[in-house]
Amino acid sequence: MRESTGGTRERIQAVALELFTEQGYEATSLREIAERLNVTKAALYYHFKSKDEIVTSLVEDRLDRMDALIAWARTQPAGLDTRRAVLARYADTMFTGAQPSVMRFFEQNQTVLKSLAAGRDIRDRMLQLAAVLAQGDDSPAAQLRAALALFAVHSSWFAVRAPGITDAERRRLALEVADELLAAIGRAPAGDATA
Amino acid sequence: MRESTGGTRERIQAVALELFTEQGYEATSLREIAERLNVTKAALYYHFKSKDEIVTSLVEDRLDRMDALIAWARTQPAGLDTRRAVLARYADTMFTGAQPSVMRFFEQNQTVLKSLAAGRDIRDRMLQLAAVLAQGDDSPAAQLRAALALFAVHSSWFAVRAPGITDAERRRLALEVADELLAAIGRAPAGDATA
DNA sequence: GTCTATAAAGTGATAGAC
DNA sequence: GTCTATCACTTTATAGAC
Repeated sequence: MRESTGGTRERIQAVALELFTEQGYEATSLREIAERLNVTKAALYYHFKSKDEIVTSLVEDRLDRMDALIAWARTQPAGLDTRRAVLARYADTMFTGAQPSVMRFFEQNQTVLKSLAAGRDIRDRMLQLAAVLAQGDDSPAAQLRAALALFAVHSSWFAVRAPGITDAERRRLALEVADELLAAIGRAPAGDATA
Repeated sequence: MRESTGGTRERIQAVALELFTEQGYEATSLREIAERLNVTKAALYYHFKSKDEIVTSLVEDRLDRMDALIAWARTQPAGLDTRRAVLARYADTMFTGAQPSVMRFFEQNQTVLKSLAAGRDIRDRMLQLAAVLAQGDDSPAAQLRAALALFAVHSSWFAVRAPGITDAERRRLALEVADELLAAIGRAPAGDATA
């Protein structure tokens, strides 16, 4: 169902994703996307009925994967083993196909998370994931550690500068560092708890 | 030198910072800023010669503080105590006056870090700070931990949802969680190192 | 499925009056 | 120090030919 026209729709998605990430969603015009593809703006409107529908189309896959992961996580018992498994699976989806590009787009366009429905959907799933990771410990420290663990997976893409490092090594590195954070969830904090 | 006109310049800065953070830099027009202040666009151009000069003016203070911190850090011996002290001082500047608002603006407008000179300056200082935090350990894991420690300070502003939590408590929480990351820098990683 | 042409509105920025 | 008026340009989006 996706190859009927020679893949023009997919080429639009690829170019849009790249430009949105590099320059920002608002700063990228449809004219610019069309020029890169050597088509006119009107051709874009045949494939997508608006600019933000391009984003919506980009997000569908990712949303399904996150929903599946959240649903699975909720069937598991709360505990360190589950937290580890959830984050490992999250890292798997983040290092698969076009997924990392889509998430990098959102990292670079945080305001889109508020202004577009597709952005709000992704934001909602990230919050649910963080909540599931902190399951059984509702302290502020646990919330922070859960958020940082997720961020470890994301930031391994850009925070680590090592020549010739592979995706698999980035993934393992992120999980290794995140593991210390996950292990600390559920333990009593050193000082007096805030909540 | 900043109060000659009744503070119109400062009011512009405050409104611009708020709108840029909420909606994004590109998505916020000068008309919108002017309307909120009940002045015309032309009045804005009396105080700032362009849109991005508003951002530049916002950033000056922050840049000075970061430069001072980086310079100080470089006079200190590499080690855990220094890492702790650097991050604690960083947190101090982040919880002072308008600083957190300025950094929230950049978090929400990552693409500005690439497109505007002021953004590139801030980005550069963040990278220098991360490097200084990882001093003495150039492993990929150390880079990731240093980045996460800085992010812990930033994210304590939005990742932690606790009713009535104070700034001082957020600061302490961030440093507590970050401390585990800083302590792990300089230690040999569990698996084989990538670099 | 892609084109030309254009509408309708908004944008950053400037000139010059007061 | 703020105004009115305007310039030159870009934007998203649509109508209709091919």
